[in-house]
Order: sequence, then structure tokens, then C-alpha cells
Amino acid sequence: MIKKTLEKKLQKIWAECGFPFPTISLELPKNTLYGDYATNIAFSLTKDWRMSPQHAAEKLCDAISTHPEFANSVVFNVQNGFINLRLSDAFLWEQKNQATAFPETTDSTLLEYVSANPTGPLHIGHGRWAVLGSTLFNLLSYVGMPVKSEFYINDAGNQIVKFYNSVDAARKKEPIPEDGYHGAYIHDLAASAKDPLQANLDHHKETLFKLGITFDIWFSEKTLHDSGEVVSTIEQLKKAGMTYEKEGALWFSTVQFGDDKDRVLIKADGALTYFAVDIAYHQEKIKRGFSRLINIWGADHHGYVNRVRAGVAALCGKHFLSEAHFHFIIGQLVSLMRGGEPVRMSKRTGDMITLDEVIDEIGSDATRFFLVNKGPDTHIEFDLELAKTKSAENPVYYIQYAHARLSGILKKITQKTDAPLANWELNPTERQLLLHCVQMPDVLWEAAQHLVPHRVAHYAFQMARYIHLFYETCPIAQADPKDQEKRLLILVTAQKTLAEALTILGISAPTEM
RNA sequence: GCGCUCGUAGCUCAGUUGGAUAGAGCAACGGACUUCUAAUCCGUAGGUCGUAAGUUCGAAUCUUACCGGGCGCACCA
Repeated sequence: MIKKTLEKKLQKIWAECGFPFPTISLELPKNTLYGDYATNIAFSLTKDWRMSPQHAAEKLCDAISTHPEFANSVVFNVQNGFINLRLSDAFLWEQKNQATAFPETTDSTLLEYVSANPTGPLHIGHGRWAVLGSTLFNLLSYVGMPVKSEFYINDAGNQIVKFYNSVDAARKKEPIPEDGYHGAYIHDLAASAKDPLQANLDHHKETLFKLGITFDIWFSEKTLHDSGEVVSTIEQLKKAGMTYEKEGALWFSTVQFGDDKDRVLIKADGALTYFAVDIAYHQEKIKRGFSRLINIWGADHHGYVNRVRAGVAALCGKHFLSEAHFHFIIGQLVSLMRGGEPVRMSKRTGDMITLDEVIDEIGSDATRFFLVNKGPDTHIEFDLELAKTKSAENPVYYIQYAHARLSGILKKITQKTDAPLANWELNPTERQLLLHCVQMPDVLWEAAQHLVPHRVAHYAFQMARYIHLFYETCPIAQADPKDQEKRLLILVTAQKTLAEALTILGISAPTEM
């Protein structure tokens, strides 16, 4: 990781020179003319040092610019108070061959996502959480964080009863209860002898598999009831004095843990609330040894975040109030349009487009890219007609084409590897591409730290841009042997790097298109 | 009404702990295929970063108020 390494080096050397800074953080200048990295440290010194940022930066730069540690690797210059760093070509070549060692993480993470009710088919919103979750999972795994993925199956409770009643009614050719499920799929389920819940679940698995998604753990809610976990969780809360009775119900005072009001655990009719089950579930996760929980939820459940967090904090320790140990990613909903008209997505109407249909229409790669390319906080408006007619212009093809083009060259030209590189000087296009390649570990590490999978998509797109430019302006077949050798090495690196990014995104890297 | 969230180019969206002249794609316009794949590249045009204050060397980013969209506010799941 270049950036981290440079930050540490700078900090160390400045400390030796008598400038102890707690941390140095490098940023990527917007304008690449300034350099590859920059630091604004001088701006924070103006008061103490009683000098202008420019002056302070020059002083700091003097201390390091001739340091042997940076000889042949970094060129410094000061502009507008910023200290700019430019990496040498030799350094870039060296980095290309360096294996990345990501810092070790002690936390063991459980990533729960999708967790759709098995009472109906998955819709595009589920697709979004699914793609976000699986990309995040790939990302965390890639940077060496221990992580397991889990799908929580809501196979108990009221909705399940209503669901079974609906299918039963359909089987008996009776009208479906008012408060039941009225989708057309209910009749399909009724026509089959299979258990309808299991049938839905199998269908979920198939749909997710089409997107290349599998889960480490499928966790059944029913097992929490059967094992007595829910009851014992409530007992535990009672003993801790965190519950009280009011109007015939048992309440949990979650307010003291940041919730805006207290919540019912056992209703006046003696039934458990979903909340009671859910905190038992989350406690169970921690009992299984996970020290960090990440949940991806739809925005329609965001009002639920605080009470679950409060519950977990009460049972398992206040550190779960912190995002570092219990993180929620709230995915905004996806509005599905067809020809400018909104498509309703309710499971109860029957008038819905399923995730399955979307994947069949535009393909897994495009579906994944479209859903992961945007931050989870944005509201996506997705027009199916538009997606179909413009599928050839989808950025995912731009990226895949970049990979295919490189493959095309490799098919025609075989690479000679062993000879030492005769010409390692980089022209701007070559340099841009190689630099971007060796920066991947930094990008992935930071994306993993901030839990922002969409940054991987942007990285891949940027990579494709540089590859196309390289392809257009740096011929290989007709280049002289020195350039050819050098460019082939860059090409192989770029192709491998892009393929890795695509793997994390769960998108195929075709060798021809 | 309260809470969460979003508002950046005509459209869809990036913009990293606050940094240098605000960034892409699509759409529009003009160029580049006798070449390793033109699903590409180059160029032009496009902006009161919702509005108004505040914080400071410096704000799209932080604070407050308002405007507008989405979603939540159950002894449903």
C-alpha cells in the first residue's frame, strides 16, 4: 500500500528532524499536474510557527527532499502551501512487483444482508442489498478481514401464518383472506405440492445464485424459538432489571440506550414481538463469536435501527452502540419504472417486477454494476425500458471491453519475461495506467474501512478509461522491441488488476466481446 | 407534527479526515477506423453544488434555519 507506506515514512522522518506530527495523511490532488499525492500539513502549522503555509511547507520539504529514504523514489515540490509528491518511474515498477500486506484485523465480522421474508419473490430493492452485501463481502475478504455472510430467514410469526393461510385458501379454491398475500405467485405455489415456504426460499437461492451470490449461513428464525433462545433473552433482560410491565405487556426500557421510546417485548395477548425475537437473534450472533456486526437494511426499516442497537448494547455491552462494532448500511429504495410509469413492487398486489425478471432482461453483470455503482444513500430510479434499450451503453460493457481488448493483444503476441527491462521510462499514458494499478490496494483498503463498495466500481471504471487510452495511443504489435516489452508488462499488470477488481464486483471479465 | 435520508451539468451519478481551477457517463455538436476489437479515442458546449446565514486561512463537504423529494414513526413482520 503505497499511500500508507509514504504516510508512515514521512511521519517518521519528520519526527527525526524535530517535527513530530501525530499523523500525516496524504490526499490525491484533483489536478494531477500537482503530483501523485499531496499533504496539507503546512496549513495547520501557520499559527504555531507564525509563518505562511507556503513558508512552512518549504521548511518541511527541505527536511525531507534530500533524505536518502526517498532518493530515486519520490520528488517533492511545494505549491500554494501544499507539499506535493511525485513518484518516480523506477518506484512504480518496483511497486508493481510488491505483494500487498494488508494490516491484520482482529475483529471477526458477521455481515447480514438481504434477509427477505420467504413469503414472496425478491424485488429490485432486495437486489440492491444483495449486490451491495456481496460486493462488500468480497471486499472485506480481499483485504483479509475475517467475515461470514448470513441470510436471516423469517420463517416464524404472524406473516408466515398468513402466508400459509393464503396458499391453503388458493389450494381449496377459496378466496384469499383480506389480510393475506394476493400475488399471482400464490396460485403458482398452490399448484405445487411443495411446501410453499421452502419453495420461495429455494427460489430466492436460485435468483441470488444468478447474481453469483451465495451465503455462508442461512439462519432460521424458527430455531431461535425452538431452542428457547428468545425466552432466555427475555429472562436475562428481566434479571438485569431492564424490563417493566405496563397495560398487560412486558416492556424493555431501550430509551436508556439511545432509543426514542421504550419497546414491547411480550404483547398483552402473550405473543412475542418481532423485536423480542430480533434482539435474541443479534445476541445469538455475538454468542457465536462475532465481535463486529454489519447489517444491510432497506430504508423502509431504518426506524428500527436504534431499538435493535439499544437492545444489543443492553445485552452485550455498550461498545455495540458504536458504529465500529455494529454498523448499519441503510440502502435507499429503488423505484422501478417502465417507460416512465412507476411499477409497484408490493408483494400483495401481484403487480410487480421481480428481481428474477430484471436479471433475465438485462443480465447479471449489468444488474450488479448498476446496483453497486451508486452509493447506498442515493435513491435510484431505474427504468427497465431504458435499461434494455441502452444496455449496450451501460458502463459495465465499457469496463469489460477494456479487459477483452487487452486479452486480444495477448492472444497475438507472446510475452517475453525473463530479460531485464531495457527501457522502463514511462510516457504519461503508460504511467497513468501503471500508477492506477499499483494504487489498487490503497483503494480497496479504504473502501473496506469505510464500508463503501461502490468505490470499487468507480475504481474499475477509471481503470477501464486508462486502459482504453493506453490501447489507443500505445501500440504494442508494431512498437520497437524495447517499448513492446515494457508495454506488455504494463498490459499484463493492468489486465490482472482489472480482473481482480471485477472479481470483487462479481462481474465477469470476458476475454473477447 | 417528529425522526432518518437525499438535493451537484438537460438526464443518471462521483466527489475520500474540510483543501489548489467542481468531475465522469449518457444525451448534443465537431473530428479519428487500410492499424493489437471503433462496445473505443480526441475536441466543443453545458454549474447561483436546493435557499439563506454561521464556523475559518479555506465549505459541495461541518453547524443552524428554511424549501423540495423519498422512507419511517405499531402491543405488524
